[in-house]
Amino acid sequence: MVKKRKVGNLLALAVLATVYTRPMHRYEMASVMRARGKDQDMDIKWGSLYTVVQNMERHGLLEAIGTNREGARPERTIYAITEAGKRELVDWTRELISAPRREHPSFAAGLSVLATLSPQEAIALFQERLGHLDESIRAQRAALAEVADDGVPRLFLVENEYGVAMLEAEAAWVRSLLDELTSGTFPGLAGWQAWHETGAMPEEMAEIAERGTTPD
Amino acid sequence: MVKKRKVGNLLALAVLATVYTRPMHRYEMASVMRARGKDQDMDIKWGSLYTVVQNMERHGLLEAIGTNREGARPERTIYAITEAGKRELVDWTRELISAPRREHPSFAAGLSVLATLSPQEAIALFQERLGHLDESIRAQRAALAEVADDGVPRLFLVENEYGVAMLEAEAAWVRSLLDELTSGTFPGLAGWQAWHETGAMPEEMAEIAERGTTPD
DNA sequence: AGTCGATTACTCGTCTACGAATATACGTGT
DNA sequence: ACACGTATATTCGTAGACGAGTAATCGACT
Repeated sequence: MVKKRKVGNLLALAVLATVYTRPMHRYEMASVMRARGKDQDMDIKWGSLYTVVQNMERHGLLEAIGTNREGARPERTIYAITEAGKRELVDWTRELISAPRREHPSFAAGLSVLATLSPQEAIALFQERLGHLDESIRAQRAALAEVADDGVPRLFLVENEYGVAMLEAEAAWVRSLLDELTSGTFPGLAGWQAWHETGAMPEEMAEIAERGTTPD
Repeated sequence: MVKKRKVGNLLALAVLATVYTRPMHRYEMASVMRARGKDQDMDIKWGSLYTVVQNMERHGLLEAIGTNREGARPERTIYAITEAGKRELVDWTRELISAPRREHPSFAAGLSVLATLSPQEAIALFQERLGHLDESIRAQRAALAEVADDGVPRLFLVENEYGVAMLEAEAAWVRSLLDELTSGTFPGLAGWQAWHETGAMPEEMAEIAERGTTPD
């Protein structure tokens, strides 16, 4: 299904895109990515960059086109993208855009064990999350507006727009769940509550807990 | 900031939640998780489960409370959750719910190199994605309705509801981007187009490409 | 002219995740 | 009673991710 990439780390994708414009050495790649705010989109792991570039060379996506020694600095290998590398970049992009991958955000993992907490505590924590989300949205919107003002075309900002849209959607979802919890309209709330007060799981749940929750 | 967990793999969280109800051996944990559809939420990596449980024992979150030999089967170690394990479960859940973690979905990575493709191709691929998304939404909604019918309380389904909500939000976002692209109202579309036909990057972009796109 | 801290640039070793292989038992049709 | 597929249960090797460490240069201030 999902063709296995020779180099699977998404950092490699960023490298391909970066080296596409002109050959450069490894540290420069990192600098350029950082300058572009790529480090925000995907935080660059230093250790990984060097391993990844090495693997990319091994698989023929990059080639060393010589070294550049400057002053007494250690010599730096300059890498260029190969034809295979260009093909990989395009092909990989196609795959990422066309096929949604089942990813597992940590929030979902947290929700799946929500019953661990009391309803009161859950409410408080959701409120806290909402605060963080709103702040993030504000900050990212502002940053987006600023660079757009600087004349950066939308084409290079779609991923940020996507990020904001997802944050907004999450905030909206949390808000609506909170409404149900605080107004008491969330079904089974009383049972959940009682369970945490008395330690007795309501029988409608006990039975469920023993079999499985989501079949299929 | 984000306290480093002794065992960071989210699979460990699922294990804690599973062993919480009663002690069991490793293969059983996997079976129970699978029965609960946890394998959908977070696909279980066989190799990981054994390493993770071992690490959890090493860090005192689980303890071996004996072995159970049945027939000629290899002997199986039974693990129980410890007090520290219970504390970890609650504390970890708190963290996951209260603090949004910057995660980096692969779609965002794809979007960040969208310019690699021609606008026509991008449109086609977005349409393909939309098809997959709509199908996923349909399927998950159906599965959700079915288990809800079976009497599984909402409390145990919030993470699925969240998943559907996020899929819907993504679909909506893609749809609106597609509208702009197909109707031609997406700013800079002509330049993007020309660039891919002639190979000449419009100067408003060339300059940008050399500096960085997203400062902040 | 010496020191301090920041930046540049890279290496190394550890730890983890996970695929794939393995091996035995069980059930079921012939 | 045996052959074969499926479920049970686990081990192991390896590739990859990443933190932390190293070392040189540069600029600024003293």
